[in-house]
Amino acid sequence: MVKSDEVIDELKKIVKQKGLKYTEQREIVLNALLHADGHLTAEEVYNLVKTKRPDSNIGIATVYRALSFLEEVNLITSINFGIDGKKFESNQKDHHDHLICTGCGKIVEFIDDEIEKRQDRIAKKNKFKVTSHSMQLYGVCKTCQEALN
Amino acid sequence: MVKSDEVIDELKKIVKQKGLKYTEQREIVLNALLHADGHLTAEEVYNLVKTKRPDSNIGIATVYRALSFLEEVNLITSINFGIDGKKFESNQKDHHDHLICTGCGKIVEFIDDEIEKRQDRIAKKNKFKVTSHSMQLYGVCKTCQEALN
DNA sequence: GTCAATGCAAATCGTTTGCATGAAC
DNA sequence: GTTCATGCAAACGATTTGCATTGAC
Repeated sequence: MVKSDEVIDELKKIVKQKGLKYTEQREIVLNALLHADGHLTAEEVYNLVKTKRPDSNIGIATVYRALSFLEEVNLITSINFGIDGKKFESNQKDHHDHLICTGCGKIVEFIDDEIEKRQDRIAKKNKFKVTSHSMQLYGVCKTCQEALN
Repeated sequence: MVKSDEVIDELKKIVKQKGLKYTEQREIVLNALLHADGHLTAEEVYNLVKTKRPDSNIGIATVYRALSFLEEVNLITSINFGIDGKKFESNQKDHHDHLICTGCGKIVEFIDDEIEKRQDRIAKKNKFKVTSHSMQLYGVCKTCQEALN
């Protein structure tokens, strides 16, 4: 069984446990994020779904509702990049931060254990119980630097 | 001369140098951020100005235009907190990051040199020329933790 | 059959723009 | 007097909501 199927099963379980209904639309939206392996805006998810499943006739409002729901139950995460507005990604991957090119919008993911450790220490020092964090480095990637010459 | 006056002078200088006009409105907006010593949304700046200077009759569009301008000339900075949308703060203070309480919205500022250094290293490794970064830790502050009991 | 979820269109929110007027230089 | 900045209202894009209908259980 591939990993994305496991996530779908997880969704089924959550929905059942909450006494809600399992719908094709929620599955489609989650699936889109699982396979896009990128960071998508609500609109991008909507368009992707429209092309991949032209028969499904899903509405933009449903996409928004599904995204909120999936974030609420922790299957996906949203990040507010300064550019392009709010984006979503599946929680399948491990936690990571982002390097964002302000030229072409390219996003590089990275993780640094030392930074993570220091973040925890800072939170502890301030008596915060940290739930999440978000870190973005903005800059110009190599390709865009060269293009500027 | 207090520090906020120096910033106002800086604004005058920039405006003159660019051949633009020095207006009361731009000064009022900058002043609001200088004295608020917090992080304000455009709307909050607008309301603050409205109450502090009921005679000034400033429009919300002007507030937005002033904020963009001030950010462009580096007198203020905007940050996209996941909560409450885009907020602005004056650049008088040194660079810092934010600890945000998701309970009460309290914001604690902090700076960690080691994290800054590692960020630079990560950027270099990925051949990015970093222009700025933004880092937020979300959590629950001590007061809110206690209130939950 | 019941109740939650959907699709659609209208409403709302934050932000931007066009344009005639007013203020800085 | 020229040009930029303003105020207002209209426009805009992203997101949310109300409501009648559909579909999961």
